[in-house]
Amino acid sequence: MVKVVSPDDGDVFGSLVLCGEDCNWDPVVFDMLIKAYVKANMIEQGFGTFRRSVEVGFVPSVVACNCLLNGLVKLRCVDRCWEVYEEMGRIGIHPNAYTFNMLINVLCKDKDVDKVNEFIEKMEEEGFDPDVVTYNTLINSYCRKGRLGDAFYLYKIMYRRGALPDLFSYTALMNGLCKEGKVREAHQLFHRMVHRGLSPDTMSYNTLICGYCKEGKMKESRSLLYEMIGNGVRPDSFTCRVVVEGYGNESKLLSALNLLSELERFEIPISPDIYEYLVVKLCEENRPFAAKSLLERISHYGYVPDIDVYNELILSLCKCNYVAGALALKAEMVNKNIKPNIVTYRALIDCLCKINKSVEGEYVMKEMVKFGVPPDTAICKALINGYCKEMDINRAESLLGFFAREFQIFDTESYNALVKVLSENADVTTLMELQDRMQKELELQGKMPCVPYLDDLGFCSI
DNA sequence: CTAGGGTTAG
Repeated sequence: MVKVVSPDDGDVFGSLVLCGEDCNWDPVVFDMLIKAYVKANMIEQGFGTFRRSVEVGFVPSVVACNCLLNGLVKLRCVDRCWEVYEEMGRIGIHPNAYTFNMLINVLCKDKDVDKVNEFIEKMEEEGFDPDVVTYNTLINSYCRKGRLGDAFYLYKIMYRRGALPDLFSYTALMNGLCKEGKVREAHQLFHRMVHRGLSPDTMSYNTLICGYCKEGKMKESRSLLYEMIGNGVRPDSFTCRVVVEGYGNESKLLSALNLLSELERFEIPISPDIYEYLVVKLCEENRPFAAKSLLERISHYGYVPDIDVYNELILSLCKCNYVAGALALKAEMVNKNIKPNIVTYRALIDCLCKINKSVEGEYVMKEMVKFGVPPDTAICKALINGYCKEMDINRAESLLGFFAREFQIFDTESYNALVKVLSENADVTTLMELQDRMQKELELQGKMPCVPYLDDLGFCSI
């Protein structure tokens, strides 16, 4: 398509007016300009063109006004919609059914139902009957507000008014029913719709499938999905997501994976988001290896996990104490130029310390420092507790000093853990010497000395 | 002789 306008254009309107002095032109160009601006998402310029056309004395067509309205609605500029509508009245442009339907849609998004009905009365006075779009807009609005009774009332009078319900009408009503947990009734309505000769499309299938999924009725969802494929209606990304998440909520991840393989056999494209959802979900359900193999499978399609997905995997591997796999993934991240963050390192260090590999934990901590990610209190706790558990009191003490000096981390809990191990394995003198050394460390940092730690341990009676 | 175009959904 040829680009008619772009954001760095100058004064197109002005140029057109100047042009008009030299050659034969039709003011229809202003209509086209308005439409071009709306299409290019330059609504301000579209609005400006509308204004200036009116000033110059040219009356834009109703279709141009509708274009502008449509653009304004999409950007939720409600007030400006009414400005356009008033201006139309002032200069004698007659609104048509499109205009009214768009404005009714604007009113429906508000809470005030009376306003809508008033407006419709006015519209009828001007000689326009509500058409199928009008009814659908109203039905949809009632359904969204949970007013199913009103919605079905309109559905019934549509026949009498000669506006036959279409796919939009049925889909809106089914959606309303599903929201109230009445998915069986929605399905009956679906049957009635088919019986009346309408062919369900992706949207109507999706609505029903979504309703079943929300209620955890995955068998029904699945058979509808097959039904839709059988009828030549292609599932889209919404269908896939809704069904996979439906299985996910029921913790039936294997079923979800099987279904996706089936869909792939039908050459239905699966969005990476859906696979990513499953990878994360498998991690959450403590199945990091399944998650990892899924990740490898989709990597062949060019999917590249981001740091959050990597962290989920690493967290899950660590939670199951598969620290070697977690470290390997961290290395993979670094290779792919994805910088591990505090979450990554916290998980790894925590896990290493838990399985009595605190020396390795400290090594990882040094690496994060080298990469410019400062450790936090949780990492301090993990390492000190780890060393204490492994009875490596000297390393614990020197690390405590390191965290204080380099990162201003003064963690009472870690200190107490150290004191506790010492109290169980050394004499009071050694303990007092430790406290002296730590107090000096704190004074060096300009911190007040300090907290009767020994109290906590029942040594206080000294 | 005529030019181009607008509305509702999960």
